[in-house]
Amino acid sequence: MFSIGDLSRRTGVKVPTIRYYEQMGLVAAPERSEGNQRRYSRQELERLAFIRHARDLGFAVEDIRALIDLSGHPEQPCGHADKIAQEQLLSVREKIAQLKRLEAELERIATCCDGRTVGDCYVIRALSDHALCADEHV
Amino acid sequence: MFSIGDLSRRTGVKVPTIRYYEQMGLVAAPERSEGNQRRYSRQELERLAFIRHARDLGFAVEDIRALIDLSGHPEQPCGHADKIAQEQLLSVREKIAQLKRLEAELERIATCCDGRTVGDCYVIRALSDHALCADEHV
DNA sequence: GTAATTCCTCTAGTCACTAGAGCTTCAAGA
DNA sequence: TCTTGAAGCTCTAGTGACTAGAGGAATTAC
Repeated sequence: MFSIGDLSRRTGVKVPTIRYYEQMGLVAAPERSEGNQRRYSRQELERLAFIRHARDLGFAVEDIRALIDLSGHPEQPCGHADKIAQEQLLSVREKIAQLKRLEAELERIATCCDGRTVGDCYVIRALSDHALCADEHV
Repeated sequence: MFSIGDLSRRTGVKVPTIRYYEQMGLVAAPERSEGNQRRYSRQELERLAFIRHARDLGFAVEDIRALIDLSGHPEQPCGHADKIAQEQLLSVREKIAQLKRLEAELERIATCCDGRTVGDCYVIRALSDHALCADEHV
C-alpha cells in the first residue's frame, strides 16, 4: 500500500496533480486509511506511471482517457490506439516545423542588433515592422 | 479611424482578443464613438501589429509589455530588448529539442504496432511499460 | 426605413495544473 | 506514551492567453 506521497515519488507526478487526476476520473478513487488518507495498490501505481508516460509524450488528457479505456479491453482491435498515436506524432511534427520557422526568424532578429540605443535596436524595429521579416511565420 | 473589426481584419488579431489586450493594459483604451464603440488610430493599429508579431514569435505577454515599454524610450540602451529576444531564442531551441525527442519515441511507438488486438498493441504496451522506451524523454 | 451586421458589457469556460488556507493524521524519536 | 514535524485532507481560487455565449445597442448598406 502506497500513500499519495509514495506514489508521487515513484511516478514523478506531483501530489496535487494526482488528486486532480482523481477528480478528472483519470485514476479511480483509491481505498482510504482509517484516518481518511489515500492508500494505493501496485495496480494504481502502474496506471499513474502510464499516465505520466503518456503526458510526457504530449498526449492530451482526453487521449489518455481513451487509451486507458482501450487497455481495459485487450480483445478489441487496436486501430484506435494506433490512430491516437499517429495523430500525436503528426501534431508533434507540426509543432517542430512551426518552431523551426520561429527559430530562424528569432536568430535573424536577435543576432543583427548592433545598435546602441532602443531607437535603432534591430529587435524593436523588426517587431515594429513586419516587412523586415524574411518570410511569413504562422 | 478604425473600428475594432477593421483592426482585427488588418492585424489578424481576433476582436475579443483585442478587448482582452486592452483589459490587460497591453494596448491603451482607445477613443469611443458617440455610440460608445472603440475607434482606433493608425498608431494603435501599429502597436497591435507589433503585439501580433511578437506573439507569433512566441513572446509571452509580459515580454511584450517590456518590449513596448522599451520602444517608448528610444534613447535607452537596447541591451534589455536584446536579452529578451535571446532568451526567447533559447527557449524555442529547447522546445525544439524536447519535441524531437518526443518525435523519435512516438515514431518508434506508432510504427511498430503490428498486433491485431489491444492486448498485444505496441502503443499500449509501450505506454504501460516505460522500460520499452529507448531513452528517457523529459 | 429596415434589416443585417457589427459592436457593447459581462460572466463563465478552456487546459492542465498550481498555490494557499486551515485543519487532521501519521510516523519516528525521546 | 508523548510529542513534534512531516505529510495528508478539503476547499477555493489563480495561472496564461484567450474563447464562447447571453442579451442588448449601434452602425451600415440597400
